[in-house]
Amino acid sequence: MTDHGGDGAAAQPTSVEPAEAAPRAARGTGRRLHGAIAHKLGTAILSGQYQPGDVLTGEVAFSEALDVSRSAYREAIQVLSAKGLVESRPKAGTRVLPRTRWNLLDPDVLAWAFGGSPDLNFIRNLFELRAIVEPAAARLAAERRTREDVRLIKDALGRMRRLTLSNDEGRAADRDFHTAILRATQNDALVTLSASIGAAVSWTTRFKMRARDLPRNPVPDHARVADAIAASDPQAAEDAMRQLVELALEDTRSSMED
Amino acid sequence: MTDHGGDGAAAQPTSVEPAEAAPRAARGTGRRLHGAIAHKLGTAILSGQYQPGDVLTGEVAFSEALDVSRSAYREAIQVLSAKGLVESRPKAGTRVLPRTRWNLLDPDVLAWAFGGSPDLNFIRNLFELRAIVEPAAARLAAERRTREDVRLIKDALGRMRRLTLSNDEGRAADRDFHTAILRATQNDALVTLSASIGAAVSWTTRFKMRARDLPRNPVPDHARVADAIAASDPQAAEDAMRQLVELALEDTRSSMED
DNA sequence: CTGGCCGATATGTCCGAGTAAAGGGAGACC
DNA sequence: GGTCTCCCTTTACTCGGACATATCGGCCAG
Repeated sequence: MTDHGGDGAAAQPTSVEPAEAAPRAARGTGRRLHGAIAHKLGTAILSGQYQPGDVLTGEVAFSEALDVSRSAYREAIQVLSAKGLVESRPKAGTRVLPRTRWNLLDPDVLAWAFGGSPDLNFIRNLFELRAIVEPAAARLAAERRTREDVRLIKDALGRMRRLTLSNDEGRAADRDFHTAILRATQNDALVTLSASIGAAVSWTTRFKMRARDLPRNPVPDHARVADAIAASDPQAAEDAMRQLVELALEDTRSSMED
Repeated sequence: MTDHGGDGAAAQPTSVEPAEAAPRAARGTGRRLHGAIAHKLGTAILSGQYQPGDVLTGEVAFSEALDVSRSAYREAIQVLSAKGLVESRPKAGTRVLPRTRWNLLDPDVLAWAFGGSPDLNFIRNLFELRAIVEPAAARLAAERRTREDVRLIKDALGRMRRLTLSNDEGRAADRDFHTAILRATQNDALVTLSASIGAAVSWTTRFKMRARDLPRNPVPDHARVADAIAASDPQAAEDAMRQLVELALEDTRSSMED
């Protein structure tokens, strides 16, 4: 701990690497050092390694254990604190807050939650949110979509047609499809839910793949939604989206039961 | 800028005061110094004082302008960055991100948005979210509520009965009512929306008060929802909540039109 | 036994130096 | 003339260490 910058000290077992073997594409939070620390601690909290009420007391001790400066550690704690995961007070230390205080819909928190082996129950909860929001969003989208919105939706649908849900690009197209619909509602509060909905879409898809080797072709369901929105038919859009979600639930049910 | 700690330098015009005349009760983010800075900058961004794309370049310059150390300023920026408001990169500086990247449902961001004179359109968006989520949540609550949930709901309803929506305590009871229902869904993702829904409830109420001197008595609507949930009747709960939201919309419509 | 004082402790704040990355311009090449 | 590459400057990033402040828990007086 005498040298300054980054290169030395690769021997520390608990050291935090800025890059952290991130595939450059999934650059979530971990590009800078404090981001990497926040990612590490956030994942540890979301995975239950630290439980609500536990104290992370000792800025000095922790920063030394992670082999980073106190500043970097503190900045990471500020990030976690901003997301409602922890709270620090003088003398009392830094404690993990109860789950109800966590901003579970924050994109980073969501990513951390799915970093390890995700909680089945939480995936169910997200799916439930999806089932509530998406049909209503499809209705609003049908009422308000611009020509540009339709283009984005059709574009995502086209990519879904070409690719499949078996690879990452295809799943990204699926997410883009649902995100484009939320955008078309012209409601910023709903757009903010894209990250959460997207996570739900991705993970339910993953479970779907686990359940069936040759899953149902998702394109027709999606096409119906897209057509209804393009035709500015709110009721049809809502119904089509509800059916889409229900089919997804059906395909997923077997592998999501306890 | 020669002295160390807190007491000196009360003459700086742009200085940030840790307490910032906060009524001790509404201790949102501004207890510590970096929290106060984040609050100040966050409010400035949400109010449009800084627009997406604008750069807050110059850690040194900014921290000196606010009369705080660079550490405190940086920690504040980490908070804003964690909420998706800004992004910092070497050489490029710290820029305000496009609105679509903001975590608008984050409790702090929401508070900052309502800190100044809130955007009418955004309130409408939140109300729309409320109209989508709450009826569905009431249905789930009726299916899953525990005895404790019912107690909390009835308790909040009782407080609404005694107090009125004209004072803060009464509005808090209203928020508690809706929060208790979300909790009763046993869905953490929905519970996280409490802050957003609560903000929507508070602000629509405020508009309601502006429109009518003697507003409709809200207790009967709420009581119907509570009874349906207590009776474990999902359909009735959903219908009652939908009616409640529609009545609120009706009462608010006149003062929310352009 | 109750109440307020007081010290130990962990977070909060400040400072200044050194590191690394990225944008933008100068220069070379096509 | 247009485009590409390389380098330099600017800016954020990281570090270490010092001092300030708030809070908890025990101690002492009433």
